[in-house]
Amino acid sequence: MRVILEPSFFSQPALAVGRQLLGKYIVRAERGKEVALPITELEVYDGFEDRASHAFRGKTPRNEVMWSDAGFLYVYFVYGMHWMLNVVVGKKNYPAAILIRGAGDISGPARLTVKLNITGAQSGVRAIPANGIWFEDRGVRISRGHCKRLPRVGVARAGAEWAEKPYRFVVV
DNA sequence: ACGATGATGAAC
DNA sequence: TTCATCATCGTA
Repeated sequence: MRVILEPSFFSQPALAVGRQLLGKYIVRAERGKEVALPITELEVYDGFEDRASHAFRGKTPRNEVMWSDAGFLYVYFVYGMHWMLNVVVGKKNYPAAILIRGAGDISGPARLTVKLNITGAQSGVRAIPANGIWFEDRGVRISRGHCKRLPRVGVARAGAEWAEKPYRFVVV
């Protein structure tokens, strides 16, 4: 079973997408080679009220893709050396995105972008096969007991209320 | 525990 | 134009 995830999947409410995206595959195709990894860890950033989200400070050249259509990629550079891969979710003009933190045996968002050769060149791009990167349902089902919800990483400055929300989803 | 390493956004 | 910060990682 290989079903490509469409905008109708990503345009659901952000937390619903987060829960369902665990176990889905991220697929990267370049130069005839295909890498497909099941998503094991992610974080949801949900709306302009989320103080941990880049969208909280308003639309800027870097984050404006968060306001665009569900299924687009938001890739940004941080700490002077790391690329972070997000997929835009929710309704158009509602800024929400999901940070992919781990897939397959890769643990950590920066390592994942190195493995999949993803950089700012992919920011603002639709996640579709024609662009060499997309998401698939391959029939993996993550049961309730194998899904753990935890606080997000590295967002303490957002304040306790938002830093403590269980917006990180992990396959255990 | 800390340095790498540079873009970003807010303040001046 | 300066400055602190940053959705991290490798080395110690």
